[in-house]
Amino acid sequence: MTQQARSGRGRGRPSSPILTRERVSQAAIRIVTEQGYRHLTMASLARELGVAASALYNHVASKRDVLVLIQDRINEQIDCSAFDTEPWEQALGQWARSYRRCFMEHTALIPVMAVLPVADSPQTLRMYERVTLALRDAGIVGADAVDIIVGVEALVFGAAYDASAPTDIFDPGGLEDLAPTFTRFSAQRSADPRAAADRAFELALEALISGLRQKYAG
Amino acid sequence: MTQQARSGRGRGRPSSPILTRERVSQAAIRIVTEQGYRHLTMASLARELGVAASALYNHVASKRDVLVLIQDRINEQIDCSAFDTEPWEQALGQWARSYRRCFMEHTALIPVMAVLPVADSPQTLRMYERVTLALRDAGIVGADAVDIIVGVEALVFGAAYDASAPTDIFDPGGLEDLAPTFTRFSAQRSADPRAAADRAFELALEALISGLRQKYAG
DNA sequence: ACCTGAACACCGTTCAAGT
DNA sequence: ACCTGAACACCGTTCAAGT
Repeated sequence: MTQQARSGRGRGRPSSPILTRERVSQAAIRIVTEQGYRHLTMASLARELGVAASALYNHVASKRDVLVLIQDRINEQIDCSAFDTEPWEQALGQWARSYRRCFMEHTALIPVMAVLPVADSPQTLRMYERVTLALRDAGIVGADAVDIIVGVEALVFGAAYDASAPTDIFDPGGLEDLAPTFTRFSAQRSADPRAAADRAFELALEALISGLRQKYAG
Repeated sequence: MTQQARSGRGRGRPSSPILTRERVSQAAIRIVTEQGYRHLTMASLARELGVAASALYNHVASKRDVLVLIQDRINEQIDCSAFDTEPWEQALGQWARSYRRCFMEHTALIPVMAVLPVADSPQTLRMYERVTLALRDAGIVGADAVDIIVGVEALVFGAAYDASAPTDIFDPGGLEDLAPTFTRFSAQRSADPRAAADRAFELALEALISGLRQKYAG
C-alpha cells in the first residue's frame, strides 16, 4: 500500500523486494501496540503492508516467527543501564523492574520468549551478557550466574501476568465461606489492582535479591 | 460414543442429559494428558464424548470455560500437606515445588490461571486459604500474606515455563561473539535441561524464602 | 432441556501461476 | 526472487430444527 512504486523493478537486474523482515516486524509491532495481540493475524499483517498474506511466507517461516521478531525488538527496550552505575543487587532489581514493565504489555510473548533459543534473539543475548558480566564482577560465576538470570526472569514473567489480571481476581464471589481469612486479607490490599500487583512484585523481588545478597555476600 | 443408551430417555419425565460439566472436564483432562493441549479442540472433545460439538455449548460457555474447568482439577493435585507439619518457611517451599511440578505439564493453563477470578475455582480458593492460615499463624497478616502467595506463584509460573524449554535454549548458535561470558557460564550448567531448570528454580526459591524469613523473623 | 446438522466467520499455511 | 489468488484443512461458535 505504501511502497508499491519502486525504482529498478522489472528490469534485468535483481529488483528490490517490497517486503523485508525489518518491515514485517515494524508493521507487526505497530498492530500490536495500537490494537493488541488479538488483532495480529497474518491477514491483518499483510493488509498493513499492502501485500497478500501468502507473500509474508517469503520472509518469515510462520506466525511464531513473527512473534520472535517482535520479541527481540521489545527486549531492546529493557533498561540495563543500572549495571553501569549501581552495585549488582540494586542493578539486578532495576533491571527486573524494567523487564517486567516491558512485558506487562506483551504477556502474549511470554510463552514464546520462555522457550525460545537465544540464538534467534541477538538483543536478548546482548542483555544476558551485560547481566552476566555484572554478576561475574561481583564474584558470581559459572552456572550460578545463569541460574540467577533464569530465576529472576521467572519471577518477572509470572509477575507480568499478574499486572494484566482483572480488578476482581481475588473476589471469591459466592464462595467466600471456602476462604474467609484469605478473603479478609485480600480486602486489605490496594483497591487499584495495578498497585496491588506492583506491591506483591516488589515484596518478592526484594526478598529474592536479599536472599541472593546473603548467599553471595563477600 | 460410550453412554448413548440410558434409562428414562424419551419418556414424559425430564430425561437425564448425556453431558454434564463433570463429564466434559473429565474428557478434556483425558485428551490433555494423553495427547497434549494442542489436540484439545471443541471438535475432539465432542468426539471423545460421542456428541456433536454444538452440544458442548449447553454446558460450557466457551473453550476458555473448558480450560477453567481443567485448571481447578489440576489445582487439586497440588500438595499442601506440608503446612500441617512443617514450619511455614519449609512448607511454603514444598508447596511451591509441588505447584511447579503440577504446572510443568500444564503450561498452557498458566495464561488462563494467572488472570482468572478465584470465584470460578473452589479448589484454588481452598488452597489459598490453607496457605493464608499458615502465614497468619506465623504472624504474617493482611495484604502481606496475599502478596507472598502472589509472589511465590509468580516465580512458580515463570519457572514452570523454563522446565518445558528445549535443550538448546541457551545455545547462542552463530551469535556466540555477542555473549562470550554468558555462553561460557551456560556451558557449565547441567547437560540435562530439566535438571538445569530445577537447579535455577531451587536457587531462586531458596533465596526468596530466605529473604522472606529474614523480613518476617520473630 | 438438550441434542443434531448445517452454516458462519474466521484462522495459518501451501502452491501453481505469473513477473 | 518475490508476489498474487485460489485453495486447503482446520478453528470456535451460532442457531434453526428436532425430541
